[in-house]
Amino acid sequence: MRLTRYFLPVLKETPAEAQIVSHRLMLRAGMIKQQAAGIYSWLPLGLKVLRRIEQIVHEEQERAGHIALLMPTLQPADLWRESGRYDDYGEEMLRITDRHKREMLYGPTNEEMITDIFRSNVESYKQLPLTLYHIQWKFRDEVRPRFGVMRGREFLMKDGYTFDIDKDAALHAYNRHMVSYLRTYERMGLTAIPMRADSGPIGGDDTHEFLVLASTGESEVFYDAAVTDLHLGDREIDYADRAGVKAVCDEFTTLYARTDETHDAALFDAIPPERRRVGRGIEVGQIFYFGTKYSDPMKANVVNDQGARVPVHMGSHGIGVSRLLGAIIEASHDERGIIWPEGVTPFAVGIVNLKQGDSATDAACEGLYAAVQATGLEPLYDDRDDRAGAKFATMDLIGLPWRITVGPRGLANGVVELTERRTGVSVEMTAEAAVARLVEIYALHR
RNA sequence: CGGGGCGUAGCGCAGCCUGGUAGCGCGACGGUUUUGGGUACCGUAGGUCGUAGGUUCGAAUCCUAUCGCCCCGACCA
Repeated sequence: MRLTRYFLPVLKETPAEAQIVSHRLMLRAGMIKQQAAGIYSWLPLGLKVLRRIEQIVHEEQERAGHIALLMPTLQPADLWRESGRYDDYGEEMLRITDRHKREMLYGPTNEEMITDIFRSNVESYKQLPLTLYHIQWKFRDEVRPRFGVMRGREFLMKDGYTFDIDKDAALHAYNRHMVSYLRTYERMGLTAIPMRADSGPIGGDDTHEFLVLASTGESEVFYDAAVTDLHLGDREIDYADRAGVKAVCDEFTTLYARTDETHDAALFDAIPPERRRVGRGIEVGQIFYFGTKYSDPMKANVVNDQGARVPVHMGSHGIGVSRLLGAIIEASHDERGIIWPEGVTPFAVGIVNLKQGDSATDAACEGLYAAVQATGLEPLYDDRDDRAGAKFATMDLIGLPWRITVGPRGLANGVVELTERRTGVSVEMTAEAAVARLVEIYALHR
């Protein structure tokens, strides 16, 4: 993409309403525009990152054997009356009446609807296990939306639902989700720690939240410092291997890590003092096993191998997709702007032309632009007729992890400059070498 | 929902107390200049001062109502 052809309304000054750094940077980088309290338009740069995150979520869900579908944002109230939640959910549910006076609602979650889909189509244990998920906009009429996309009223969420014949099988689905989520967050450059949590209005006994450590997080967290050293890395996971998957879960959940909801001071005090940590975290996902809480009242039964009709065991699993943008920025930025991890960056590399209009420099940039595109990576070429300082400031603000700087001074020696956003370290090399280096770097993030 | 604050140009703000027909910086646009970290200068465009009533000869300014937004708390992916 050429910057002169793009729509990137960056702001030099910080809008007054933004308090936390991710919100400020998303506004300044031209990623979002607020339309009402907790409701945002996604401008091109923001949408690109949102799509990157969605893509990673989809890939990891498919890898774990989960199947995508898409449910509507609007749902009939009657479905929610069956589970009893139409009354229980309260003011957070946005209720709508259509022209025929039918009661509808903008879905805050989809347990009822997925259970309806399941009971209409699945009759036998032989069709289990089954995991269906979608990535769809949700609406929760928060009393006090704030912090940009971190606590919006409209938000994009991946929610998945598991159907199993018994508790053992359902717990394997739970564990499978935990591992797939760990992989998902790692690909986004995040360390998200699974913490034992409270179930809230979804209901259920077994539940973990995934928290990204950040001082601006809304949850207080207590943990053993050693958990931050745990990483999946590139190890092979066989999602069908119950014992293997459980072993990974045990590895990540044995050390103490809890939110204030479930904090146990006695257990915390048992941690060696030098490893005790109290901090704040951003919740970016939660997994639940809730048994037959919905299948019972909604009569989602299957025939088991004894010929008996039994309610299916369910779980639900969510990732806050739009919130993740805020979480990633909170975890990865500096005083100049965002620093995107390679896994989610909107463009692979920024090309800065230091002397727009100079024929040799322009030609070198054009050649580089084409060469990067030919590798399948997407460059953002700053071809504006502007000062170097302005171009660097824009690149730093929007946070592309790599930048290639092209100017007459370097070209005289046959080199361009490859700069890493995170460290600021620049290395001079030929244009060909810079492209080759980028290919190498991004090969690690596929 | 309790408490607090704010709505004036695209963004950041001043003017309001003490009524007299709106201003600054940044940005945008046109030029000149400059060219390896937000350059400098000249010029141009852009605002029924959130909205509705009221008081007044006259309201951004005073009064009333209303809408919206932000912050703290309680609540929450």
